[in-house]
Amino acid sequence: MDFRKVDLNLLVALDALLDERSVTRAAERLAMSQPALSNALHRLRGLFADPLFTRGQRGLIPTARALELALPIKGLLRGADELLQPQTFHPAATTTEFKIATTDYMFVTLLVPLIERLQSDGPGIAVTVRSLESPDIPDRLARGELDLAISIPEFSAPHLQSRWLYTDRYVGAMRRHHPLARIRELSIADLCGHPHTLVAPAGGRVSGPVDDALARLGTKRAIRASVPSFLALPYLLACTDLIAVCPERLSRTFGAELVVFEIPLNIPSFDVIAVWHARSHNDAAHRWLRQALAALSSETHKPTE
DNA sequence: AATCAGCTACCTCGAGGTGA
DNA sequence: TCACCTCGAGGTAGCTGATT
Repeated sequence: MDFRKVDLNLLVALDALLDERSVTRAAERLAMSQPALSNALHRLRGLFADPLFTRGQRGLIPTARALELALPIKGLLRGADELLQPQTFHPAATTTEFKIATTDYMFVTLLVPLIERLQSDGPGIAVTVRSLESPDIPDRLARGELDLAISIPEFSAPHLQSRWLYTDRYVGAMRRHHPLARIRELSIADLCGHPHTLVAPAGGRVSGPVDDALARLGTKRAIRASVPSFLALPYLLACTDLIAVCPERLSRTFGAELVVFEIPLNIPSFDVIAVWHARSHNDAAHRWLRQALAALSSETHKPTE
């Protein structure tokens, strides 16, 4: 079939002619002139190699071939209409996979609630989580190997789209029976007088914003354990007298074995953002995912500043 | 209802120019 | 060399008005 010869508007014209059985009325319905629709009928006759209609006393009489075409054409036009409607996404009726790169901390604060939500709202949707430490995340977003990255603004690039999700700040955490646990307001001396644990990426520097703030005050802390994952903190803190400074939102997931406290340091808060490539900016499924993450962020997080 | 003439608007295609 | 843009020629569709 040579589809170059097929004009969808011709099928619309045939549909109207079959309904109206009159060139004049069909032309009015299609907001065309009567000669133009007559011309369209001429082309339809060529396309289907059939007269399609013969003239009767009151309008047109369809041929057997025209009657045979009536139902298939209605179905075809309904399908074309659905195809041209704005794209929508129904999570409950969709089977798909979202590939998201993030850190273990943001996995706990955002993706665990997302996956929990999907159990009821999108049972056919799978989430595959990748490490954010891979160096080619922007390229993988561009190639479609990743749908989204959840990170801090410094990670974003000019050619990527981004959306703010929430702002977090640093707090301290220690076990309930820690020697400092009964002190209401810790001093710098209290903080530096006890050993710490720190989350640092493999191969990265073994210090963080806490150490930078302490250095500005002319002091420092003793780091006794450096671990590569925030997920290790609750286990480590529960069985040692180590202190950890971590994002407040993460600290809310700690159990009753740990206590969370204000730190006597002025450390800037930080933003968490979603990052994606322009190729998926208008995709309905991607839009739904970004909206869901933003909603989860605002539902469970109150900005502290 | 169908067809024709004359007109306009739009689209496709190929040629040619330009810049990285 | 390639991608992209502009321009003109030719084809097609739809219009009005007149006619069969």
